[in-house]
Amino acid sequence: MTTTEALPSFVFTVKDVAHASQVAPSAVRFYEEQGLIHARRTTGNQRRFDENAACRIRFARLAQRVGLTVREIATIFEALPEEPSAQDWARVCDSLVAEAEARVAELRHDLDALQTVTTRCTAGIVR
Amino acid sequence: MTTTEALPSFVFTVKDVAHASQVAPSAVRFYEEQGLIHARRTTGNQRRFDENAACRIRFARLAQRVGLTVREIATIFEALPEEPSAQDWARVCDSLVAEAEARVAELRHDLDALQTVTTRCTAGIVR
DNA sequence: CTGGACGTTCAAGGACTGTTGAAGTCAAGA
DNA sequence: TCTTGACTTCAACAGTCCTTGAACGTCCAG
Repeated sequence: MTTTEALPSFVFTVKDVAHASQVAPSAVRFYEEQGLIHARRTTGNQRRFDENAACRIRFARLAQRVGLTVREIATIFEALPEEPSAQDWARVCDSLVAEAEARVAELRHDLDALQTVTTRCTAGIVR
Repeated sequence: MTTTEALPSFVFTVKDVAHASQVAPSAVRFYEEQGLIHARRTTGNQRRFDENAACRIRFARLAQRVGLTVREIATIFEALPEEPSAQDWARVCDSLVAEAEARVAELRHDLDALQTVTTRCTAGIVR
């Protein structure tokens, strides 16, 4: 049987995470600085991440593509416990999709308004 | 009958457009610089916009909210004729919504991948 | 214990999206 | 005519999101 042992957890270097999440090492440091991911330090002051770091970064890059800022994403992550379960992640993902869909819905609504308020979008500049 | 007269068209100042599109005058100038909107000049070298300018800006701000850059938006506008009809605008709006939805779909897909590739998003850092 | 790969911090720079301020131009009314 | 307000350009700055480089410390395999 594979015993559910306590993982060493914080074992990944900046480079590991960079590689796993497809970003530059500089970006990994930047994201830590911004509070998007968290690291512990070795006695020699080097960063060590757990596997969630890469996951967060991948997630973050996706979120950025639909218009969220790093800070907004960091806020979303605050809802995650230290060792998130699959369900925790699922919830976060759902909320991101929901947010993205809300934005699209708003977009659609506003575009409609833009077209119907005044025909042919002659936006009625009042001078 | 209301005769379909040729509009003077380029009669709105930076301030008019700024007010109509809810952005700062500096932003209007910036958008012109970026090719998002076009102006003619008076003999005194002042910008004069037509009613499409405000419309484009409103549209652009919406597009930005779902992750498009000014340049991407400018590219979208290149598909518009000088005097776009309601249908021209409708097409552009549709393509924007389509683009936004595509991004959300991609987001959803990638998030799914993120969760299923490896359970609980333990992103399988390979070291 | 040493060499080389990898890590650290800090400062600077760069693309993007604007804003602000200085200095000058133009049009129109008192 | 002179003043006032709105316009012009240009340069500098700001916030976000990083990248690059210098100078220096750490880790580990041989």
